[in-house]
Amino acid sequence: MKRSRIEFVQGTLDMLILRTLAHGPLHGYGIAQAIGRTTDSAIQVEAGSLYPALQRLELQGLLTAQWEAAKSGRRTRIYQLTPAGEKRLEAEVSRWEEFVDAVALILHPKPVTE
Amino acid sequence: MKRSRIEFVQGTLDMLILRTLAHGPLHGYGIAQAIGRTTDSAIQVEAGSLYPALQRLELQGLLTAQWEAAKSGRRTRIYQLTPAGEKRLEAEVSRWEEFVDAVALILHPKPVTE
DNA sequence: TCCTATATATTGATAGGCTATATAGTGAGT
DNA sequence: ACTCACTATATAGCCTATCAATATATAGGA
Repeated sequence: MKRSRIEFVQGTLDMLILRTLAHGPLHGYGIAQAIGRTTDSAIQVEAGSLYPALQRLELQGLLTAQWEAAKSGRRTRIYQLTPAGEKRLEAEVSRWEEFVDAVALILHPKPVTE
Repeated sequence: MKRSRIEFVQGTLDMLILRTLAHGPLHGYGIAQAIGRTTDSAIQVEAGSLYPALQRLELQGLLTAQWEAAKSGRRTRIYQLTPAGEKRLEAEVSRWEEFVDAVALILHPKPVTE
């Protein structure tokens, strides 16, 4: 993920990948493209972040992977969300929303002393 | 910051500190307390994250610090936002809002295929 | 042929946050 | 007097995620 220094992203990548796979099985490169497309390039997943993340998630049993002998000889590794992955996604989204709300409380304080 | 594994927080801490100081000068411990109080403990800044962050920010000229001989002999280091700090805060908030919006696009896709 | 895009993967560097630890003063409770 | 909890600052060392750079390989267009 490029975009300015580094920052934010941290910790959200897994959630973004999981969420993207919730639409259906997809290969790594396609996931990165989907995220870029959906966010109008606001979030761009770098290969060096993507593949380690996919391995990480697979190791945790949150998604399964299998090589697909693509029509033209080009190999692709298709990832698919597992039930555990769906559950985790749900939990991550909850935590994310809570965090965003908490940050909003600091950025935009309620009336009173302001 | 505790809260589950590690995650989110990353990259937002500086912004949260800067924003908290926008209300007026404050000492480190007070900043952590303010963040905890404001977010109803959803975000808790750990000392091991706080002080390095303050040094980081001071080094970047985003805030100034000075020891205060507190009334009871207890020493406190009062931090104050610099103009550069205010400017940076503004920029960080913009980037944050953009990022949150981008994530929202992924989490809650527009009609069509969903 | 060269360039771009697709597609996967690893290495090594960087950085930020966490735990644990240390110090020290204060005030309340026992 | 002793302990505990809270205030207050600070550092060392660990962990881990992201990134840049690099490598490999195929396909299609100029």
